[in-house]
Amino acid sequence: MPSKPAAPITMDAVYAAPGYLFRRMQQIAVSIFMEECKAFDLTPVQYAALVAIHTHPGIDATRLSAVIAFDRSTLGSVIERLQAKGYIERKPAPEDRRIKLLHLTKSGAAILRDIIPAVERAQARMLEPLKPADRKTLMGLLVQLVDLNNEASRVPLRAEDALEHLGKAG
Amino acid sequence: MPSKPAAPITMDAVYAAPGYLFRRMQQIAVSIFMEECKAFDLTPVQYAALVAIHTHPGIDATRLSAVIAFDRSTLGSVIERLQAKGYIERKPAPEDRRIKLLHLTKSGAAILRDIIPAVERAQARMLEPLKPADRKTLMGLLVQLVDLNNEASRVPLRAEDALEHLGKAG
DNA sequence: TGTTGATTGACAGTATACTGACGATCTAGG
DNA sequence: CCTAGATCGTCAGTATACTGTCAATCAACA
Repeated sequence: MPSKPAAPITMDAVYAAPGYLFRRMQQIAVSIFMEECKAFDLTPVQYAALVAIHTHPGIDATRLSAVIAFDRSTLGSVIERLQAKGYIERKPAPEDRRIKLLHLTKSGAAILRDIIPAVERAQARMLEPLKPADRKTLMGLLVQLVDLNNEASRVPLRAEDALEHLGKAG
Repeated sequence: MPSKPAAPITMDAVYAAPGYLFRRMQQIAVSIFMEECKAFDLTPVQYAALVAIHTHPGIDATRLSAVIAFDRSTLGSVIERLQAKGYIERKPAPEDRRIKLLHLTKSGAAILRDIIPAVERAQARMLEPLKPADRKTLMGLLVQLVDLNNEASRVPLRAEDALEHLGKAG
């Protein structure tokens, strides 16, 4: 079979490209999140970090980055901002002077509890234009795709491994 | 009906949230794009801008931002970098001294032609883990969702309107 | 014609993201 | 004990993104 002839260069090809659609959908998702949560002054990234610290109290920054699949470099400034807002604390670990353990403050636990309804509204709004059955289909396929492509990103998600340092049954 | 009891705060709720999945998939998509295209030193955004300038020669920056749904502020630096690499030219418009018209250089047209196979490989790799039928389903739903949520982002896509200034039939 | 209002490109400020590197520190092996 | 390698937080550099603002310019209307 001869090689395919080169397709003409059109914007429609861009609009239909997976990469373009993922970028666009991410922009929209962030925009909706910020709108629903503007009373709390928390970004999606900061929210995810708070949830992870709540779920894994005493986690260190490197393991946190694995749990939420954020870059270690990026996470540094996210943690700084959360600390500046008084939502988390960093304490040096006595048994390893390299790491700092992360904990929610009372203020952090409170805002996390209070923001949840707004976050749920935001998540619902992102999918609202689709029929309920289509929402399930889309989410199912996305979960699959993200999982199967996990290793393709710089910081693959390591949800389970990250717990080992806490001495829980691994 | 009484209000639903508050769900426990878990990472699984984050992992299943649309916003989280869109962010994750975007990270993965950019990573795959950069890997396939690293010989060309072009980002996904820069690639989309080149395609749009190729498709709409003589477009100005504001209209370009509408055609690819990028923020006007962000686009300024993207254009600067493309110009610094010698891929585009900016010429002042004689009939409106506010705007600068964008054109591909020969070098820009050449790299656009050459990079396309790599871009297509990247787009294919993003969906590769899914079965062919599921790829179509996912893309179909995403196209719908992005279109129906178009107004939710700061810079809604205006593919058609943006052509009017060129004197083509609107 | 003269002023109001809109548009354009640009800028400052903030927040993700990634690459690559660094010193401090810990761990393992000899 | 002591060094080689790994890991931790951090930093510099680059690139998207968004908010808000500004001067220059244009368009439309009184």
